[in-house]
Amino acid sequence: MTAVSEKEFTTVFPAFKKAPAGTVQQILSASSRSAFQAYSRIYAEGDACTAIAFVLSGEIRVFKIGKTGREITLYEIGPGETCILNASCILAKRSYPAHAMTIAAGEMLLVPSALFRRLVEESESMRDFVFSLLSLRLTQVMELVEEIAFGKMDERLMEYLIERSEKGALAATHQKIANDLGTSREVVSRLLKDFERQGSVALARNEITLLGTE
Amino acid sequence: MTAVSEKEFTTVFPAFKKAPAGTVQQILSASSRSAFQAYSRIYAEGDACTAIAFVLSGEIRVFKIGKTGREITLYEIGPGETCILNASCILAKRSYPAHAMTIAAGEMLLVPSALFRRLVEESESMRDFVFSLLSLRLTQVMELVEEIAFGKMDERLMEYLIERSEKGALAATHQKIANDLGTSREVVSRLLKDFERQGSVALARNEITLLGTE
DNA sequence: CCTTCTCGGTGACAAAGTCACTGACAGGCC
DNA sequence: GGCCTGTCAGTGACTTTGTCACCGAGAAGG
Repeated sequence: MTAVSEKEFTTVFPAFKKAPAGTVQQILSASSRSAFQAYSRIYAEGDACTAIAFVLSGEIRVFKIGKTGREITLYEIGPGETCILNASCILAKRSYPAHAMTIAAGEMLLVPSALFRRLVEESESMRDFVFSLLSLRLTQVMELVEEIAFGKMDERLMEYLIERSEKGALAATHQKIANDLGTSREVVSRLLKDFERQGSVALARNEITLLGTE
Repeated sequence: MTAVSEKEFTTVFPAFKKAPAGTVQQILSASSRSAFQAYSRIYAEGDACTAIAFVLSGEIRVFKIGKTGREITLYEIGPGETCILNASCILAKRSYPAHAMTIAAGEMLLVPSALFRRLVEESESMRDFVFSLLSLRLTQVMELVEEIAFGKMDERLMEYLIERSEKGALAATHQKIANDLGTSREVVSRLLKDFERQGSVALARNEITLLGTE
């Protein structure tokens, strides 16, 4: 496992390009690079936070689980972002208020809490970075509230399909889609079947194809 | 309109008790005290932010409105808190992502954006205050997502009644309750009527009385 | 006493979530 | 090949929640 170079770091986290050289060096020398597989658990609700993760590659999904076992995705963390909830619970001394799992393999840089706290105090780049990400998440989660509270499931599903599809196709089980949208598999299956009957999608096991609106 | 004294400020915002004297003085001398009535509009979705409000007394409700006119309360801001979304849009240069209105008359201290930005850089007290509030809101809104996505309306309503009631009674129209919970008046009316039939509440115009579970 | 407005109640229907069960199919194994 | 097993998807029946349309009770003001 090679160390992370300054160049690599600032490429993924451009907010630190303008930071004094010492700042990035401090981060890199005190932190460890860590690889993760897809579909592994990162945090469960209530966990304490001892380090903060800066994602270099891969993807992490932050979600809630209800008593009935249903899930809903709050947001996803990609390269160039941190698990800001980590930051939040480090700085405000709370425990982790959700679950997090990886959905695509990758690597992250684990920055110890103590160093992170100090950098937020000393480095303007770090402060700006953390504030704007925290603020982005708050806005995103507020928009999610709006969608769940007022949106209709068929519209939310269609938007989801369009966003997630590549070249008009999407490989996913109905259960995974339901977990992202916060509904049940049956509802997703029924709505997709309706879409199919209307001729807007084609369905196969583990695969949904969008048929441009004709 | 008298100026806000240092003592008054640190009583309402204890986080600044440990701050160097200059910090609080800077805030007070550059800011203006402003009174507000109950039920007046503060921000609409998309507004730009030019100052940040530190609430001295009264209460502000932050909410979203759906296309159908339904509303849902995201959280409420009381004395000793700021409209952190202000902070968020000042620091991250976004526009305001929700609506805000007052629900109880009171006063606030309007701190100009430029000063606020500078204080976040220079003052540890201010930074801690803002971080912990931002983090609190994110956690609250995430819990709201969980409730809406997985909770049942009757349970949410009963919790709401218990939380908001004073001495077992609550003065509110069904419409207001619906606006807080993100549902429609009819649903609230129906569920309250069910509660009444079960003997757990008594209903009158503009008044709901809880009848301890006997 | 009458008008007007707000508040709440209700029935009928639509949308979404739950439960229980079925069938279809892929992959491994004999 | 045929068989077994586990995952995935489809469906009917029912409950809960949201929507629409409409009514009636009661407060407030002339």
